[in-house]
Amino acid sequence: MDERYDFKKVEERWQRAWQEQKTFTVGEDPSKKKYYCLEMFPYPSGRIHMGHVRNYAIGDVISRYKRMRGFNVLHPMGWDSFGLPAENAAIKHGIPPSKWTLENIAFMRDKQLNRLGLSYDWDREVTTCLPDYYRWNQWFFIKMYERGLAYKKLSYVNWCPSCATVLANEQVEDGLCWRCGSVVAHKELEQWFFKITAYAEELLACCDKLTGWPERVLTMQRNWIGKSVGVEVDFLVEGTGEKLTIFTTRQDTLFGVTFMSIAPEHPMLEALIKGRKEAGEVRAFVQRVLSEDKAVRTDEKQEKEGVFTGAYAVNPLNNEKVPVWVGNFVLMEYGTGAIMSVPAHDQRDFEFAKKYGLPVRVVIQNAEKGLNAGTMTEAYTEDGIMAGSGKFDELSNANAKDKIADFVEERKIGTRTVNWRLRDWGISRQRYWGTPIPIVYCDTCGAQPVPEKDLPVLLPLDVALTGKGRSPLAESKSFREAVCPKCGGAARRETDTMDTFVDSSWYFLRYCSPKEDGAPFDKKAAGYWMSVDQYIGGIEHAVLHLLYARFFTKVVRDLGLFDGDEPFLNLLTQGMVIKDGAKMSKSKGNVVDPDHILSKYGADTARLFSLFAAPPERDLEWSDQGVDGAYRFLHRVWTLVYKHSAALRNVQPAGPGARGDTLFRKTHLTIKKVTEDIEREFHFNTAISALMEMVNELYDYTSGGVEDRQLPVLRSAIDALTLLMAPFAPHFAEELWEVLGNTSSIANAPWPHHDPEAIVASELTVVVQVNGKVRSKLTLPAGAADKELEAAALADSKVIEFLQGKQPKKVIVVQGKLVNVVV
RNA sequence: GCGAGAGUGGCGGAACUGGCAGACGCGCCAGACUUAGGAUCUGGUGGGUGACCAUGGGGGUUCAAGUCCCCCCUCUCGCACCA
Repeated sequence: MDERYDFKKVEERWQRAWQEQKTFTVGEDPSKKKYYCLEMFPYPSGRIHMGHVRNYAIGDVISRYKRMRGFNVLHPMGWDSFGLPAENAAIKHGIPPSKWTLENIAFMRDKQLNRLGLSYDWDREVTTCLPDYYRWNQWFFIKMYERGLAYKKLSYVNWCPSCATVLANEQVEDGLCWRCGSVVAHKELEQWFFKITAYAEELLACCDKLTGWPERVLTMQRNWIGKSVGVEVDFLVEGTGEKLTIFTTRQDTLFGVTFMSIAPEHPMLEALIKGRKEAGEVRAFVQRVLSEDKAVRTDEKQEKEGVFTGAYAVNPLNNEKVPVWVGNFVLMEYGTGAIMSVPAHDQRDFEFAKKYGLPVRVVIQNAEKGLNAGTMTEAYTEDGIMAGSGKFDELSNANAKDKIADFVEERKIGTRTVNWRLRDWGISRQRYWGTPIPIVYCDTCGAQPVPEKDLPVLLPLDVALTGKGRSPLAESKSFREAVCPKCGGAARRETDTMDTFVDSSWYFLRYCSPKEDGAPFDKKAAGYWMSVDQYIGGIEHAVLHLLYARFFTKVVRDLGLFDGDEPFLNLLTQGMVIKDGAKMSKSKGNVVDPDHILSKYGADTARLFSLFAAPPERDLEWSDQGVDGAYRFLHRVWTLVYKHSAALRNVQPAGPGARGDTLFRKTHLTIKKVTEDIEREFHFNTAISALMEMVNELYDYTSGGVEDRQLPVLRSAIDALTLLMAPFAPHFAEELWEVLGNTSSIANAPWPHHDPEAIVASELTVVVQVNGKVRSKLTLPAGAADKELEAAALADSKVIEFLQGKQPKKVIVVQGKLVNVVV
């Protein structure tokens, strides 16, 4: 035993002990309630950063707390280990991606994460770049292919020139690549897609059931899915007789259509302008718009431009002829690529009409404003009464929406339709370090899925990476050449790999039975552990990973492998770790290295500080001095416990007989407070401050020396303190727990319960106010009645002074707390 | 523009259903022990050196407002030509 707090010795000792004794290894135990606590697994970049430390510290406190509360806790960790950085390292330094990745994993696990004292069941480690994992990506792909949920199509896709690969819509932020920030180009390619849109309705509807998710994440998901309900209406093109179909959510304004606009890519465009004098001008316009970058074109500040095609179409509601324009703001990928334009009731159409001198017609009136098309300065987009709309006049426009939709359907000029902003998930990547897509192409039989028995399609490890040319796999002859599973003839393999977000879309299921080799996971094990009770990670995945994982879970359910609908019941999005008010970054030079903190202060201090400085959902301002404070606190506790450990060793903790003792009361108040702070919103910062208060009180209590009769109360206080600290500073608590004479790990010790009767105060401190201002304080015996409070307050000398002989108008008594005398 | 969240000491942050604003920590000041301390312990610490003013600003409700209501300002994040 060492009386000096040597964190290095303590932490190494307990890390070894947990490992040797397999303290955190778990299995399915139907007799216990399970708790699945999961932190988003990291990409093995080579080093952890403070954001990881914070994320894992939060998850570890929750896991350790739940374990002490008697739950069977699944707390796994793994590696999201396919991805571009490994390939870039290979190109730059000539290290094979697999070597680079596996070495990083070993380093991060053994030298970094293990030093943090995290209570993971390492027997369940999942590494997505290994064949025993990614073969199941391929298996899911084939299952989805069989069900029409994986398909290939030619389309415009997002192309990052710097990463030399296609990106999913979710991976483009403000027109820039989410990973490297390059401007994303538009490219027409044949690509594999997962049909996430087949689940759009359910993904949206289930948002309402995710009550344990932050509202803003749900809002972001709802926005991303973007459901809009409206109608498609056919306008007949004059002359050709072809139908130009538009989508609108504002069918109540159909009578106000004064022109139409179609996307520059619209397939009907050529037919519209053929042989017209406008054709040349239109083609020039289209060419100019299409040559623009997608980011530029969809920028909000982009000037709305258009050109008249020379063609007219007929509004089927009023048989009016309206000109058809091409607009640079009309998107081919949304709706039908053609819109009706109602300048009076749509701001964008209004501005466009003003610019090109097109007419404005009011069809929704506001009684007070008295709208006049000639004098309007902006579109009227609010509700009102229908006007100029034939038999729909005088209806409220909300009402007319339904009526017009009915009318359109009856006349067979259109149908009710739902449009989604959500697009199918493009998963092809022209990169090497990912899961090969299990498809071969045969000249006779076409695209053929690789039979299940031939899985996995192994990623060859001897591919030269140059960073130039085509996808690296396309350069590998041995990989490329294959045999058609159907006819046995020569065929070539698909050389694209899957988006790495596929890997992270089901890893939480794999943790349930990571060694299962006949299926992606064991159904029974998943039935026991799933869903994840608490998921913790950064907000940056609010749409990406979290949406894909929800989609995959629903697919897995429909494959009959899992009985739930949603993967994550509760989601905690932790804030960033910042320094000097900014996110830590190399360029700003404000990065704090976890290794340095661990060497100087130890894991328990690092954990304690990061949990104490801010509540988990908020940003955490890193403070070196704050770390000192956490370190000091541990020293204070250590010194205190050691000072009394010999005297306390054979003392039994106090029981109900000690009710009334101030320290006993503080002990139980602290148990209550810490427990509630963890249970309610995981507010560890206030839980730790309660522990600090208790330690301060312990110092007071023991400052004059401790008599023998005080030992039981002191013992119960120190026992409780150690237990309450265990989730936050686990090594530290283990060591003190042993010093106090315990022989089994504190990790499995039961969490203390507070004694409700022990926290009842023997005296009340009553605040006395005169006219709402605090003027005095009274100490009265507990349980004093309202009448007694009032009498005592009125008899108080300060109150009498303030009353100056006047009679109180009213006296308000808040039971056991406060008296307010109103004059 | 729309949506969400937030504005409290020198700083990070407390204050659960309206009831002592500033818990706890950092920093700072003073003292003790010390040859010495950037170690440790003890005390103090919103402003103004009286009864007053203070939770972004302005109104309101109430005996009582950081907390509830109305108006406004600022910041952060997300979405944003979606028809």
